[in-house]
Amino acid sequence: MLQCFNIFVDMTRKVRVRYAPSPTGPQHIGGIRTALYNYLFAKKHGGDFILRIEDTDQGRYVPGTEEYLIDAIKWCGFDFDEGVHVGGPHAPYRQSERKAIYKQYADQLIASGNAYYSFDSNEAVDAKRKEAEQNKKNWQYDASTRGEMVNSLTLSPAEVDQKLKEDAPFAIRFKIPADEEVVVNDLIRGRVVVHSKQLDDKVLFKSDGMPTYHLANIVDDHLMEISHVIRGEEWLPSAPLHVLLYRALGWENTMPEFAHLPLLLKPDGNGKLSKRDGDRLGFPVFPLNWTDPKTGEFSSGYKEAGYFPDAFLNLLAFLGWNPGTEQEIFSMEEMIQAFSLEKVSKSGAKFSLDKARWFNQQYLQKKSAKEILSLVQLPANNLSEAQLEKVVELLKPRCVFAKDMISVGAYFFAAPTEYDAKTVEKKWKDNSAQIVKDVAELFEAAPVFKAALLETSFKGYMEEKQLGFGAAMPPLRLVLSGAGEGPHLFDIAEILGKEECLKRMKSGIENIEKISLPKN
RNA sequence: GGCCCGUUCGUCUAGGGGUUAGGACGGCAGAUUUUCAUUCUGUUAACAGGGGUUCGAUUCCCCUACGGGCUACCA
Repeated sequence: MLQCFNIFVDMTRKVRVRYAPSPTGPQHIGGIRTALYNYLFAKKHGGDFILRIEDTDQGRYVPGTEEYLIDAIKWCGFDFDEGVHVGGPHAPYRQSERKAIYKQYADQLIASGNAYYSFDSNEAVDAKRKEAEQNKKNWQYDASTRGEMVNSLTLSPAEVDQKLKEDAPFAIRFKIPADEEVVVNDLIRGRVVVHSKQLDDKVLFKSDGMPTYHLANIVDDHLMEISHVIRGEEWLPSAPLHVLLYRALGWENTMPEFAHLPLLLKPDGNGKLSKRDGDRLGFPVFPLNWTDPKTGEFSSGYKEAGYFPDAFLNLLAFLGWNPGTEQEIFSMEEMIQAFSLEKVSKSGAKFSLDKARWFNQQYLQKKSAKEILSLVQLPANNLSEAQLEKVVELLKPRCVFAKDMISVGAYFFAAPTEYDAKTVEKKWKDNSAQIVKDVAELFEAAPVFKAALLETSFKGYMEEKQLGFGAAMPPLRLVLSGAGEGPHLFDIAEILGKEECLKRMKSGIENIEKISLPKN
């Protein structure tokens, strides 16, 4: 592998990249990552980021997926400069709406001898393949076999004219050069060489009047002045074909540079992550919730799972890219600055749920209470805004997602109805009720209901009664929160307020004595 | 099967002819804490194998193995 190819990025040309999904289903996180890398690359170089919808296969169209993708990208916090939803100088950006454009280029290729009409039925081609299979051989429509098929290379010009006049169904195939080394310079992988013998005469134009991906892709990238094609590794095998197409169309000088990204792999078994993996893997595979319009099957998304968009983006970016420093938390701006294709790794990455949660937790810790309150609806009960902010500060270090606060801090929002059984069993002693009663009196007498003050008077009481924290605190915590663990107890007490504390102390004693009775 | 791409701790990765092979997540242990969490400290664990090239290879080359992708008138 020649590493020198990694370094060269032609900066004399305006950087224009595209994300070109096919609306055959919701884009999973792998697709979002591809879009993100395209975006980062574009913005790093002051370029444009374009959305083009590759809907040349009408049979696989799934309604709603185009909107889904745009929503997902927007949720992530970025957007396209040109595309189906925002327009642009190269509109339309949907290939089905560009249908009229492609035929002329197919014709041009025929005229220049780089393509030909194929009149073979699917059945005829399949038969050839099956026959070869039985002999344990490969068959492909190529230089070695096209002579035995029904096409404009084997038919006389008159016969071809006749067929076309009769409206006989035809496809247009690319005529791959018979004997040539085709070189693809990949920005991530270096120089990749494939012999043209390995390539088949791909259909460029289908009998339904639509181009195939290969033709439409090259034509649109050329017309839209795309400078870099950054896409998944699954396209690497067809990259030589694309290089040949650029050349045959006479566009070799403005051919985009290629970068083939490593794939996102299934964390269990093997294989690339698929949109069919849905929720099977124990983590969301999609950015947003998705319900399949045909099957009704539901798949969960990162957004609804509680991930922050910036955390999601950060963790996604690190699946296959690393700036080479020890910094791991990156804002979008920082990512744009730090991004480079040379730092994209070559091997596939498996998703780690633990790491994903860690990223979100890090972002949660960095957010202010105000911001968190604007993102999550807490059951405020009768807590004031200021009190809620305190609650959030206390709960934050104990949570991964903002919404965790609702369950983790449930006792802030309602008096406990249950008391942690283990703690009751281990910590509720014969003198516990008395301690709670004593402290209730202390609380009652407190001139101002502040954590520091309450703690001071509590410590005085402990000293007087010769009690340790370990004996005195758990019963108090139990009656106030029902839990065996949590934030500093007097902070909780302050937020709850005198009235509420006294109420909970009273009912707590009754309730706990009831359940711990059998033991005594 | 054919072609192409890949292979550093369990995972994400840094590194690169001479390093104690670095970091992060996770795990484990400890410190702090009334408790839990946070935080901090320590610790665990990796260059797929075999040949070259070289004074010296984890790093460069080849082979093998393994993994992955592609192999449609899908994208």
